Amino acid sequence: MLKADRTAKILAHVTEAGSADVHALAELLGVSTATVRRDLQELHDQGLLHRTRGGAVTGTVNLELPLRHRHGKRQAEKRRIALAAERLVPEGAVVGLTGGTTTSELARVLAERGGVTIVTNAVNIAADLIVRPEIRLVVVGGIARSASYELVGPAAERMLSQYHLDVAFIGVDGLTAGEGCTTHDEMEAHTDQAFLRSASRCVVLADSSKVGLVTFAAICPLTDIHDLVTDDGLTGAQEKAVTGCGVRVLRA
Amino acid sequence: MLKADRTAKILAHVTEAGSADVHALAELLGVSTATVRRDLQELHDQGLLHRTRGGAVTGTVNLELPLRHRHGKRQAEKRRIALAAERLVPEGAVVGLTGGTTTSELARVLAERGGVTIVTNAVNIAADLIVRPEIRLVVVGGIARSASYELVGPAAERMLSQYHLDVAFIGVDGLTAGEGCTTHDEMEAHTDQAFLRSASRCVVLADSSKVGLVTFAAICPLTDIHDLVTDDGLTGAQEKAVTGCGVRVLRA
DNA sequence: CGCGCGTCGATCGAAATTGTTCGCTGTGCC
DNA sequence: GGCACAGCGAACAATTTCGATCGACGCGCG
Repeated sequence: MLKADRTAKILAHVTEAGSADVHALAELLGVSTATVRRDLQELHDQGLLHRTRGGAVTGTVNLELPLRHRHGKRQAEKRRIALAAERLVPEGAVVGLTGGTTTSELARVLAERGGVTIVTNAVNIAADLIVRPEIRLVVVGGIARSASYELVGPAAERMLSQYHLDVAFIGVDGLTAGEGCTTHDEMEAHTDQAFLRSASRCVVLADSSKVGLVTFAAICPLTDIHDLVTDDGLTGAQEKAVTGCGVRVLRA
Repeated sequence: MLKADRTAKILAHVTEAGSADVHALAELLGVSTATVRRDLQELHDQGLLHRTRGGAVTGTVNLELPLRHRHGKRQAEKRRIALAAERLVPEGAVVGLTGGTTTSELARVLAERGGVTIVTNAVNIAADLIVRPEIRLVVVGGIARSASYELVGPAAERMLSQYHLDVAFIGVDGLTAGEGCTTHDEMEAHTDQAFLRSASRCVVLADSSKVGLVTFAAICPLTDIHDLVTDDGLTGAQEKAVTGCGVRVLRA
């Protein structure tokens, strides 16, 4: 039996019955439980079903997006950056979050703390947070970009212009003293600008590998930024260049 | 038995009877009272029921279950309804989808077909579809409702008013000839209205258990609806009442 | 033939779940 | 108030399941 056939059968079985357990599937398909587990893992990663202990349930409402970049080795650093950034958020604040792995991590940290309002254009953050009634969540609409899980475009910017954010956290792909903050996509950059315009305080989240890089689309000059939260991989020269633009640097 | 199944059964039992005691649940499910207690604790933490000494009672009058507990035996019917509804969507159409399990199923069907633009206010649908670059996805922003995974409020309605939809699919909680379409939440109903206003064609998706029910908030009279897609569980009298309002009935 | 590649089954330690037992607390009854 | 008792939470042990790793097998290719 081909692997593709098997996974298709598993999926059919799960969606039909609403759930299935590992042993029954193994027997049904004539393979070992280890194989079933691997298949379920794979289907779960693709968001096609939801894995539970002992089996799986229908994935019709699976909110866990596989963030492809999430399992990178910088994960621990991003978490530390998020924990440092969280200290910039006062109780009851309205917080803006753009898309990105680091901002997603910050969203999780804030969700555990609770007591804030989060405004975001990132679908994965929205999916993460919507199950938490203890935080207020506002999602900025727009056209979906599958590459970054973000909602962008004029609608998003119009909607953002109607809100006031106490602090906006921006994830960037590149950051230099000369070119300022840059990202890979122009629409994204434009929507990020709308976040900055609506916010009293602008904070950039970027691990140290981004510093010194210039990517395609410009978001803003460094002088528009109040704080940069990063890890401790910055060289002295890099830090000096950034602080020279009036940006406060926070090391996680 | 999977844990997810067990908690779903507990919830079903409690909401059906209004209350339940630990021993009865333990016997019914074939597990120990300790396990039932732990499950009840968990459900209570999620605010899905109210724990009492000796058992549990329904948390609120108008209980609306989170979607993750609704994957039930009606799953197959929802899928059939979705497949029937898909035939109403011409190639290249702009399709509006509100929240709900049936509309989510339709979203999956449309995603596999591709070639359409989907406008939705449901976060779970957005999360499902954003990984599919072959369809255009527009998410309507707004305030997040964790009970239904929908984005609602004035921002959502303003944004919808700027779009034109070829066909809008609405998921409802109740449908009668007298009261029209109804749902559990007023904000949701209001946002649903915005979908209807923007659409050339209005289609309601509802399995037959919804027909004849009236819930809290009115969406629209039946005369505003062009089609109803449902399963084959409708009585003749029910169908006649619906068609009498000028609604075409499609059975999956 | 040898080799790399992907897949499968088996094994083992780690983690989660469950049932049991134990005090402790709340409730009803005298 | 005191008592009996059911229900509760916590701790513990037994079982199940998971994840990672290893070796085996089939297959294509040079």
